[in-house]
Amino acid sequence: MSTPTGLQPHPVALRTAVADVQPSALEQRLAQSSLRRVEAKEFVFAEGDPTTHIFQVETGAVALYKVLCDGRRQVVGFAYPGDLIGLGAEGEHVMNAQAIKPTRLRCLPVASLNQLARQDPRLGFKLYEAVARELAATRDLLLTTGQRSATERVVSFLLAFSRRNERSGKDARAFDLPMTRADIADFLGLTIETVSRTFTKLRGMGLIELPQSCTVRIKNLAELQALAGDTEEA
Amino acid sequence: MSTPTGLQPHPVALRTAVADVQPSALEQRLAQSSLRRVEAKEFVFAEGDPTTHIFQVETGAVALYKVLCDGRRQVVGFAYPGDLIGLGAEGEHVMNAQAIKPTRLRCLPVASLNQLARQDPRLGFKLYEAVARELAATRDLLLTTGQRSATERVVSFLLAFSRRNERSGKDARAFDLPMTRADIADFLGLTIETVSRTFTKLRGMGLIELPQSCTVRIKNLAELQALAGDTEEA
DNA sequence: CGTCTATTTGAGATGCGTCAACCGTTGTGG
DNA sequence: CCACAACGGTTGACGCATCTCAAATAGACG
Repeated sequence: MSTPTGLQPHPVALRTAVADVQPSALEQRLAQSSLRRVEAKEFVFAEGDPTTHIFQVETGAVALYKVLCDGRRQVVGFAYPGDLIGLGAEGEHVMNAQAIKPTRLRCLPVASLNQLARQDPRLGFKLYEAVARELAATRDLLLTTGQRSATERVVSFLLAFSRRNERSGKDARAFDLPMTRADIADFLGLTIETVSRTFTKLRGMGLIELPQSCTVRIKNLAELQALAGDTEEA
Repeated sequence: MSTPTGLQPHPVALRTAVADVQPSALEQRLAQSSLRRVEAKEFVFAEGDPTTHIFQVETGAVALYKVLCDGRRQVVGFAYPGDLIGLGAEGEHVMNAQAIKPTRLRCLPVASLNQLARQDPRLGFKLYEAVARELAATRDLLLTTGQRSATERVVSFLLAFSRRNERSGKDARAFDLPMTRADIADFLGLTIETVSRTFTKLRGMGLIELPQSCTVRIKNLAELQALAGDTEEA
């Protein structure tokens, strides 16, 4: 959402606006909600599950994806600490949410959430904003998968991750990717091999380093940004 | 949204639930709002425009798209009668909305809408649902552009249009596409030529007829559905 | 140490993009 | 009324970016 650019893999960042003084009903509800731990590869929920809860990621990371009947998979987003998942599903979940590392989640019963939303207009508006942010992120990803080349997609992905890291007060230049090459491939609409080759190519160009396969160091940010075809619009 | 399938090109269908008795604040507001007419190719709004209004399509059709600095374009959705456009943009519009045929629009000042949303919890919740629907549609499109072949994309597109037509009480088997091949191509992440060739191929297979380039007759629905790779999930 | 999974790398195939020509329709002006 | 330009659509030939298939390597774990 923030930048007019690239892909924003965080489905819902429900940070309260800085102007917020008193805790909202949602935050109160979150604070007293129950906690759940899931291991890597464990499902938070699956397509078709009744939508009894929505969740906020406390620690860890979750992949959100849809699958076609023949097994092809599209990852539509990754959820990181602070992000809400499961919003906007009426009755049944319409996708799968699978932890990609050990994860702690706050659980919110949707029934009580709906009830609260009916009473507190601020909460309804907050939900609206949260989903609107997620929509903006999904559209950016759509632009990426629909129009960009393999290199541009991978670079956009790395830059988006870097920005997210920076926003949450961490290092924009060095980070560990929690997801596998397969997750990245299914997110960007590429194959594992193409993602791997692209990483190798970027390393060969001296733009990044890969101390381990999941660790990325950005060596030349400016040139990466140039490669992203990043700046939308004229 | 409705079907768990294919792509749903309508950004926001703000139909009230059947259970709704009294007109909501939003509907009242819509009824008394001002009307605007735009010609084909005219902009409803452009990226960067201040978000002073959101719009509901009364008649006609609108293409919603983002463009990269080098001109590549991604159509993220088409808006048809009943659909709301411009939701979820804080301050400035983040995409372009361009009429693809002569169109009538209801205009809603966002200021008064936000004000209403603060008072009426039902309105906030309605906005939330509207954006959630749009999000679901965008995710389906993402699945299509990210994972499906050219033929599957075009067939998904035709089937989605057919379903929409049927839902609005029109013919599911024969319809006129309001958009150009270029619009379809930029929507599906293909080129004009590939879209055209795919139409020709489907005609050659006897699955559709094309009396004019913009008129489609579905001859063999079952086989088209089989071609779509349509049914998501196992 | 051996197994299993993730990743990398290579070689070859192909689906779609690119470039270019052509066609049909529409609108315009001489 | 016709010539012509402009535009959208179709078709063909060719190239290439990415996919597919396959094998080697590297970690992770028991």
